[in-house]
Amino acid sequence: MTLSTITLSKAEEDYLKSIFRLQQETGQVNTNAVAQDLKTKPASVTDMLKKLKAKKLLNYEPYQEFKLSAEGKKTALGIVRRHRLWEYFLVEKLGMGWDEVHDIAEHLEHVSNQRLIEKLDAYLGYPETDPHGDPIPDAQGRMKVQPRISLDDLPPNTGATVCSVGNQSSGMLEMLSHLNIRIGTRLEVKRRFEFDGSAEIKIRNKPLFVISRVMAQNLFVTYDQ
Amino acid sequence: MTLSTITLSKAEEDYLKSIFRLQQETGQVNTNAVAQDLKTKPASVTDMLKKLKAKKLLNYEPYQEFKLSAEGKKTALGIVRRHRLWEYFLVEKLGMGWDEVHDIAEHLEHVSNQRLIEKLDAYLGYPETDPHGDPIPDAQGRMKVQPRISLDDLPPNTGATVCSVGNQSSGMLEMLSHLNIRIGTRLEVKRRFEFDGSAEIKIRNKPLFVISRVMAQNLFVTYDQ
DNA sequence: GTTATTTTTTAGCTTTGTCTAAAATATTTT
DNA sequence: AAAATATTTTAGACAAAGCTAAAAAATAAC
Repeated sequence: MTLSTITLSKAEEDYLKSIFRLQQETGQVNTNAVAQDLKTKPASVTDMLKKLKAKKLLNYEPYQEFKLSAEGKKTALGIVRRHRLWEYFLVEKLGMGWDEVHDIAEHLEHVSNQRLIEKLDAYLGYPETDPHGDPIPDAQGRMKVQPRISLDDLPPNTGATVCSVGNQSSGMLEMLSHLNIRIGTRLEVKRRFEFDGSAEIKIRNKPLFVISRVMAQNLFVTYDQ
Repeated sequence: MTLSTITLSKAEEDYLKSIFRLQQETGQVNTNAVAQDLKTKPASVTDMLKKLKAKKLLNYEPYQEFKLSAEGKKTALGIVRRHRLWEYFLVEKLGMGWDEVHDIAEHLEHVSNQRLIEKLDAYLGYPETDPHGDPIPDAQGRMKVQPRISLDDLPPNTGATVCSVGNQSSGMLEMLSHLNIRIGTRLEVKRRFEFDGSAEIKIRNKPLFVISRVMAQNLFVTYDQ
């Protein structure tokens, strides 16, 4: 077990986090994807890839796709943990809105004091997911990955529970609150319209209503039971 | 009223804070003092002085002592405000110790989101002082400066209340807690020993006890009434 | 009122992280 | 399989913030 706790710069942490997220979707990651994600240039990414490789956080060979080493993944999970704990704090304790907490957490996540994060976690009551429904890794870097599916892919007449939202903009927040949908809401798709992919949704004790395909694509659910 | 909200680097903020603190003691500040305070070299300080002058945060002319401009002072007070609010949070909400919160707040203070700080302030109940008894500037940058005196300078048999502590080390914390002294404790000096400057202290309903001169120099009080 | 000492600044170099432009390598197309 | 296209890397520059060593200015000492 490597408790080396080497200090990483903000930039290094941002790259780790980006690569981690991208590789969760696609297994392997390439230079361009990272550059796009971090709004920087491929040349800058290459430089950083070499640094991360030198620090044994990344498995990388020139001109090939890459992924984090075990050590790098663990470090990235630590950053994700800090980010999501702070988001939880900002929403649940300070009463801030979904749309504004991400950018702030983006800064707070780089304050990496072990004791602080443990105390914060305890103070928050060891939450399992952040306000958007994304799982919070525990102190050992273990993260529950519940199998989730986009509402756009949910078969009709199948009970499901909203577990997370993809788009975290204020527009999305506003709309969800208007529709009375939040993390944990149980619903099912009653029918789907060929024309534009809209879905008709049923929530218990509520009248039927329709949401757009874009909306459905950004709502993730788990099957009930 | 300048609401320009130019973004400052961590380094710039650290310099502002240092100069602010130093000038509170001596009115004007010189290059060496800042270098010593920030554990850096005078040449580096000179570079930064020029940057701060260019940003109109500092009144500075080569080879002369300097001080913050009105704008610079206001900015510095904002940083102090953030630092002390976070310290309050860490101690009062997360239950951390005096000795460990300063370094953490040193990082958190650089997360400068207006809304965040207002929400945090409200959440904490608009505290007036941090855990060490130092006043917290309000949102307008106003800071109460109560006239305080070192316990070493307090005349004997004069009622006084502990309002802040100079040294914030864990040793100091441990000792204060052992002696049952905290911010707000009322006491008086019964006598002072010529030999080593020790002072004999009386707290109501407690037996007399002696503290060292070093201790007394790091305890600040306000006169009662 | 020179000389000596201290303080401050300048000049030039280093590191981190970014960029642009050009070269090298991969991949696709035909 | 050769040409065209896309991706990635290298090379060289730049800005921020630091450093060392040397020069300049201010202060102190005689």
